[in-house]
Amino acid sequence: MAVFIGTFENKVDRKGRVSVPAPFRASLSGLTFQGIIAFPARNGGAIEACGMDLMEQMIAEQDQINLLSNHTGTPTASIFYELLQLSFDGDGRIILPSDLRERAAIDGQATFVGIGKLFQIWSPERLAEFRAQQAGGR
Amino acid sequence: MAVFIGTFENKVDRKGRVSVPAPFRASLSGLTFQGIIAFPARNGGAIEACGMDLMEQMIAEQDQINLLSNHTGTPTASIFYELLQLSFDGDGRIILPSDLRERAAIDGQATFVGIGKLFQIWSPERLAEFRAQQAGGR
DNA sequence: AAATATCCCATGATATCCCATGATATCCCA
DNA sequence: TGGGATATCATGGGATATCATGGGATATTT
Repeated sequence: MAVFIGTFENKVDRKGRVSVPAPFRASLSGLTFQGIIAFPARNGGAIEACGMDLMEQMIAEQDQINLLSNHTGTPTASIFYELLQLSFDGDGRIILPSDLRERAAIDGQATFVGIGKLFQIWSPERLAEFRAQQAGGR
Repeated sequence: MAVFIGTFENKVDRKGRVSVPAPFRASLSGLTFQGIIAFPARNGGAIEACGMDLMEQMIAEQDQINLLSNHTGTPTASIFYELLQLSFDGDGRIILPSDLRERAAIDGQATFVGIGKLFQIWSPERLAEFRAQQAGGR
């Protein structure tokens, strides 16, 4: 399982590209899909992301799909409606779609924070606010 | 197993053609049948679809006994009556039959949503309603 | 013959690929 | 341990390929 640790601030260029930090890419290097799965963070205005390995695990745990026996319930996880599959280019960059950037208020710079099985992508300002708030509430 | 992730909105032209998103086609590229199996979604007014690989798996897991015993109390395989095999044209498009389009209220635009082993095809408006309802009911 | 489906090609927008650059980190050897 | 050589990394930009889309021409069906 890919593990992400550390904080890195990278630039978002005018094509919307950002380099995924090399240590994160190294964690993902064994996977067949070279890229990340991104989605709006569950709390706070960041983007969260993981590798295909974690996603495949979630899909495997998805309710057994058997159309032939049961036609009623699909308690499909609502997270699926927000997922984005972002491939690395030859230089380890991804393109952050503009809507995701807007939601996360990312413009110019993006801060990657590893949080174990996932990592987050923040606007540096928002991350600072979030951290200040965290510290105050402690 | 083909996996579908991400949301894509494409246009339905006046011939009823829609491009299946390239990432979805890539997931299906290894299969002998180049196209999708579509059927009315089990919940809500969308279309659901998958690749032939999942369909074959579901058929393999079908309860043998049901086939051999009587036809009376088995609503199991009723989905078979609704399955549609839709081939890609040379440019990766499918034709959505008009009755399926009507049932899903798709007209002009179609939103593809990957939900792991399957994907859904929505009228953008209906999807928005569905999502709002999901969010509100939480 | 009419309606429909299939095939083929054109087009603009966008993403991808490829290469160049400078900065930093790492390595290697005296 | 110092300090130059080398590799890695983030970044920028131009060239190329891919994708979604439209429409005409041909085939198929009834």
